[in-house]
Amino acid sequence: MNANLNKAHLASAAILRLRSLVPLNPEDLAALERASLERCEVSPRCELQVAGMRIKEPLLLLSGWAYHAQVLLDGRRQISGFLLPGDLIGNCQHSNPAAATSVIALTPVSFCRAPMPARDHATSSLAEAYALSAATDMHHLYRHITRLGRLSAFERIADWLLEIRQRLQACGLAAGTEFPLPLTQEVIADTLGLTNVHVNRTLQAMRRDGLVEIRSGRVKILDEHALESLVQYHPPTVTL
Amino acid sequence: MNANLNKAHLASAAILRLRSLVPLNPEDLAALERASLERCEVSPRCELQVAGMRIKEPLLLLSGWAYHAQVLLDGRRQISGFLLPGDLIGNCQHSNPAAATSVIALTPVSFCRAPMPARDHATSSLAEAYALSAATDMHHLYRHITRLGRLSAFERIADWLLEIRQRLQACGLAAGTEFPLPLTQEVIADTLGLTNVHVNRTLQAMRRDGLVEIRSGRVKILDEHALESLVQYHPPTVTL
DNA sequence: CGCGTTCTTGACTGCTTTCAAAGATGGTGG
DNA sequence: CCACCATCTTTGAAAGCAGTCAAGAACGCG
Repeated sequence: MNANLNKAHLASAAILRLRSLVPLNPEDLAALERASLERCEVSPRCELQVAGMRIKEPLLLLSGWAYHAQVLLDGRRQISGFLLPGDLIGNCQHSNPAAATSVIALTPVSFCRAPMPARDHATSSLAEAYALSAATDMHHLYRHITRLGRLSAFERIADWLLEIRQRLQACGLAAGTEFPLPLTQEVIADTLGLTNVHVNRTLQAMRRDGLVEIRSGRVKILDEHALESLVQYHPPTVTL
Repeated sequence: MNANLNKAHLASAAILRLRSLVPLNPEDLAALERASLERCEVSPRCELQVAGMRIKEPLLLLSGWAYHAQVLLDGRRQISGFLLPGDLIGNCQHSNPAAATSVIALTPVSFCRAPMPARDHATSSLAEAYALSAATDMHHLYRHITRLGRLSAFERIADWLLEIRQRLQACGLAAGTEFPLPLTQEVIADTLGLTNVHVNRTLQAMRRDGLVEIRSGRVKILDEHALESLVQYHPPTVTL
């Protein structure tokens, strides 16, 4: 009993994040709690999803960080996004296509099977949450493409830090302007299409400019406004 | 009647592409033919979807090229992908989230409403096709991220040309090694995170090397093998 | 305390951008 | 049919951002 309560507590970040997408009705909340009791715990470097393999069933990340990665023959690696508590792994509209990327645990990770929404989609808040999660994943992918294609190293890091912070806030893991960032500079480099050396130098520049504090896995945003002003998306212009 | 036959013919590329994803049963084929009769024709630069606006219903591209774009405040533009006949616009698992990108016609484009799959998803080949279309869209996005983050200009263009060619083949618009490419070098640049000047120089290098022929909107792949060998994704290594 | 990983620094190289201007191309109207 | 214009492509020279290579410092863990 005590163990179960503890486990439920560990799932709270994931549930918090899903609830930030859409209010969940009591049945769906209960289904989530139930599913989270049958969790898997894995260590860093464990491959939760293998690129090219068929996706069996969607998983729900309960705690820890993971990332999407593609690796080229010569060893170059691209990390295309991170998975945080409440994110879904292999959340495709059933069918079972081959996974485009590998999903790899970055920290100790716990996950469970994502509970299936009720047959009647209309009344399932869970189906809605999954759909919205997929939609926000798409937003992040598009934003990442713009980041890689059109932003300077400085801008990339700034924009990316803000995205990570916003996502951590959604699952209650960011306290104000401060949040954990359990990544090496090499991982950041492989995410942002840079080298670890250049990430290091750019981070130093950001520190010098008084924009952020970064040390040993923690980040503190000092000048939020300056960071945001570095990258702003154009308000859509109706042309039709 | 003749007009309808002609219209049906124009939809063939889109239908061909959808059938390449999954065999379509007769009812779904009929639904597609029917939907394609009520088409819209728009000119280049027309905005089919506006970033930030809510998506109403999915559309099906019947003919022409369009692209996903994000524009920054200072005018920098990132094209995150192209839409070809048979591609869906706003193909999210219902709900109506805000569009992450604008979708803009590049050539004269015709599209129609994407017919809704039958309620009973299990027997609907259309639902399967849409799901697979969404999955391949995801693949393309991930591949594009890797392209932008980790490939050189030369490799980016090579890899991207091969992707475009493969997609055009799926809708019957590529004849062997040759296919249309109705894009300016500036559009290619905004797609691949380069400048138009550098795209121009890199294309010249590819011509010099005897890899491709590119002129006035047409491409001919001369040395397919060499292009493919430039970029190869790592076969997944099972680590679990 | 020792070792491996990660971070930091320096010097040098080079891919890509920038800026500018000269050709080529294609469509339009006279 | 050709002149004209806008758009697109091509070219050159110079500057800069980011990469590469290498080595030393700091950190964290057992």
